[in-house]
Amino acid sequence: MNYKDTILLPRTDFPMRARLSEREPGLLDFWVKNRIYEKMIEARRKGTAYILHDGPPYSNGHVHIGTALNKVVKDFVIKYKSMDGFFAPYVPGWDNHGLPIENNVLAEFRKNKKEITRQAIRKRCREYAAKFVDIQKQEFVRLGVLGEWDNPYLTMSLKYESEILRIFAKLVKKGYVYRDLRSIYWCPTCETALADAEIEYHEKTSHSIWMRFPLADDPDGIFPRKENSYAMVWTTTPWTIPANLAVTVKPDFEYFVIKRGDDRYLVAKALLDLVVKSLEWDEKDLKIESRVEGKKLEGLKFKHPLYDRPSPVLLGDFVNPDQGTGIVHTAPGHGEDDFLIGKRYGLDILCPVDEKGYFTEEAGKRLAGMHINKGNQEVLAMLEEVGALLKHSSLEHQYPHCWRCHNPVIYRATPQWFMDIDHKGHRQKALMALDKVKWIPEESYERIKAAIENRPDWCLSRQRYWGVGIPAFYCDDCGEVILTTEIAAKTADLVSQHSADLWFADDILGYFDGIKCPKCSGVNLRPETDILDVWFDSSCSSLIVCRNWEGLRWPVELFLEGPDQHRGWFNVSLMTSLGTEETIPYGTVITHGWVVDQEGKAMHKSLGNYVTTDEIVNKYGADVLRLWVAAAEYTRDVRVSAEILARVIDAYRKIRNTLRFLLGNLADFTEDDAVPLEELPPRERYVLHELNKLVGTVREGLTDFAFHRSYQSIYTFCVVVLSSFYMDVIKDTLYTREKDSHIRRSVQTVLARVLDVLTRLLAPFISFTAEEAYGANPVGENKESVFLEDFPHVDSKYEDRDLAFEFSKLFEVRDKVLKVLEVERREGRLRASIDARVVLSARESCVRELLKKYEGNLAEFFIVSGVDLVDRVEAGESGEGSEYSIEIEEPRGRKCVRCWLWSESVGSHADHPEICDKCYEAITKQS
RNA sequence: GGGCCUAUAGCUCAGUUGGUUAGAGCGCACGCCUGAUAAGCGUGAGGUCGGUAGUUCGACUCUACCUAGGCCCA
Repeated sequence: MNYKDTILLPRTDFPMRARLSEREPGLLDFWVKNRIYEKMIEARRKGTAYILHDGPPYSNGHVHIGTALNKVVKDFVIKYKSMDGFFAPYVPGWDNHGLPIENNVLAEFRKNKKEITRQAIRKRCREYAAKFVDIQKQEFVRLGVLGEWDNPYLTMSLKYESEILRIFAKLVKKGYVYRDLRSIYWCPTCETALADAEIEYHEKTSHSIWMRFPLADDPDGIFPRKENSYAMVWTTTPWTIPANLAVTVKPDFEYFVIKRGDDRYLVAKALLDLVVKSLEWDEKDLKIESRVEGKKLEGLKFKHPLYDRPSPVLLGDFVNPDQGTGIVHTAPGHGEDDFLIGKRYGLDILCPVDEKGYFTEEAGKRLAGMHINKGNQEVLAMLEEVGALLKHSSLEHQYPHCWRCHNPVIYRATPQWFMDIDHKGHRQKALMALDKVKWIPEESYERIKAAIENRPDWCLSRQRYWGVGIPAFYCDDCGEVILTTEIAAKTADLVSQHSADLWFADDILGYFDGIKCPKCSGVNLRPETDILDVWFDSSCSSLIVCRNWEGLRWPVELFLEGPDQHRGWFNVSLMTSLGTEETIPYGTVITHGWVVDQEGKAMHKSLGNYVTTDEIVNKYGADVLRLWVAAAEYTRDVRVSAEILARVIDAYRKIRNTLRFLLGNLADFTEDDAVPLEELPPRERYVLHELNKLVGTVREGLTDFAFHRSYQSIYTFCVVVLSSFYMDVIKDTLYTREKDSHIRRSVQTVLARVLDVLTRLLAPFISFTAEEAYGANPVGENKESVFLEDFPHVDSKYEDRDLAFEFSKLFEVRDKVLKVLEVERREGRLRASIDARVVLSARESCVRELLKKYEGNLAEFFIVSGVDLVDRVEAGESGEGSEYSIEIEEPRGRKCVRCWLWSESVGSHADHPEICDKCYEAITKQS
């Protein structure tokens, strides 16, 4: 007889090899066709609401791995919360307006030599944004992220655009919005003002020039005489010299008048050494004639080196003690500090540079019409000609650049719209609000605090095409600027019908019937062409989306984004929400880290350390990417590399095979076969105890949003409790025992529960695989999807600490036995452990009693063919010897050809002389 | 340059209020099994806890500085 045919081997359609990239799309279809997201949410409609508001990614380009990480973590939250009974709808969104899209569209227009008009550009931007919304949507869906993909929010939708204006109107009404000349970052390439958030710092080589400003007026007689007396001034931006209106000294610095030949120079004491070194002067040629405190220099006047106008001395604390001369060239039109101090002293805000970076007539005939880059050289030549240039070299330093075109930016004074951050104590209110929010990780609090403490007034205007127009008018008759709540509200109404494009229509005034200038009653009004900063768009998202989408509400439970959002979305959302509603938009804010390479370095295309989402998903599958996210401590920077992914894939295979083993061994099991908990043997109850403990650990991790702790514990459970112990030890029972025997059904009862719980625990993480396993589960009645199941709960009925303690002791013995078996194997006396008999004794009496108690189960526990408990350790008791005596002997009886275990019963059955009692019973009952 | 943060075996992570020889799993090496088989099991080797100095009877844990990296700001 071929006994092999009577062995009950695992049977399942759940394949060992996942081929995820081929399998996952089928599961996606299943989720979409059967509206699993909707059903998942609907099933918990009566549950406590838990709203995660999605921060909108920018609708340009493909999904970056950092964005993938962001969406996957969000998906963990949504799925876990939903399965745990919360009403947690997820409405994804996109940020559509803004410079990157506009720049790409402009490039397209230029390439095709198409006429650039506001309306044409906007139309194309709209199409462009829509296209990438679709692309990214598919990419997000492909990751297994469930959400309202058919009903997302788009900042360019008519509804959204009009709501932006309503919120803006509210800020206007509350007095937050003002218009002022302001020295701000300006990108001459993109021809726009830039917000702080649009600046990035790179190394740049700049000029480093030392020059002298002649003395003009010296009321206090600081210099002994007027002739050949100068202020020593240093700068890195020669092109700003034409805009110079003053020099600034630090009031608490000490200044020297030094003499060199016939010339006298004013210079700060602290920087004298640097000056001497930089100018390669010989100290022997220098004489310090007098010293004076900085604050006494006020009233002193120098002369502009190029033009016939004064450059008075101002007092300012921003003077750098490490660089320059302690006397700072001050051009109010070209620097923030310069602008502020100029305002304080009532200076003009001179800005002789136009929006493209060319000098205007104000810079004088020689420079007018010249680009500032060329102007740098020209100014140097001019300084040289008048003998004002002392030294010219270059300097490597961090310099602000445009985040889009990556060119250096300049400071330029232009009229802009602002939100007054200190209006009615707004900043203080914001800082106080931070205490009411739960920040994860905690350091996040410090970051946002610093960001809000230091943020300047919010520059809301942009001189661009693609965005929501600022609903203001200018009176061409009297120059009045007209911005009212009524106009803004009326514009919002119009935009909700026609889109924000309407504002830029030629006949826009026609929509404002009979509008007149409130000051001069003139009717020659001109609409503002500036658009709102796109950060303003996204700052409104929680207000707009959560108050308008069915099922959502505002404020929300959770925001979850990358660390750059401390100065970005977390920040601006708070500004807008607090400004309009006096309410904090979020209850908890989670910040995840940046995705970096194996060395922890930022990924750059040029470094070749770039890993794309696409690559991971297509090569290994979305579940591998999800598992990578699950394994990471994502509040820190998250590393990704080929090796890291290889480890993740290993882990995935292990989990998958564990599921497969469980599924395969439940093929002949039904709920009716289940054995009640009280009847289960100790080993089975122990595994259920461990499983129950696992549920608790996983839940703890999820409660803290520490998904990696949840995942690591699930994985370790699969490896330690299941694969290397339980599943290994029960194989004989599963395969060779009589199908319906109590012990086999007991084991299957445990396997069924393990599979059920494991599948649900895994569902938020490896959703595809969990769903697949759930569908392949042969036991009981399945729901349509694992996401309609509850997340497992801890159940004290499974808890048995005494039993767990006993098993921890038994495992100690097991480890010792396995070591001895390994020695036998090394020595060549043994190959398979089932061909061994263990002769065992323990020194401690309590262990001896424990072994006695489990005597009948030990052979199976060690996977050997017999265990004899003996009293042999007395001899060792006196010495330092081990706690156990373990010897390996040949098993008694003969090897059963069916189960391969040795037994003295082999040969006792005449009709089946080669098999043991157990197998005899199995085949006679089974057939 | 400033703020906040990170640094534990090749990898991903644990290390409770400072307290004995720093843990887990994976990977790796070696071996076993061939009835989970492009699977499974076992044994073993891997760490000056980024570095230096200090506080302490005692430091992975506290302090300072340094190095590398990240985000932000100038």
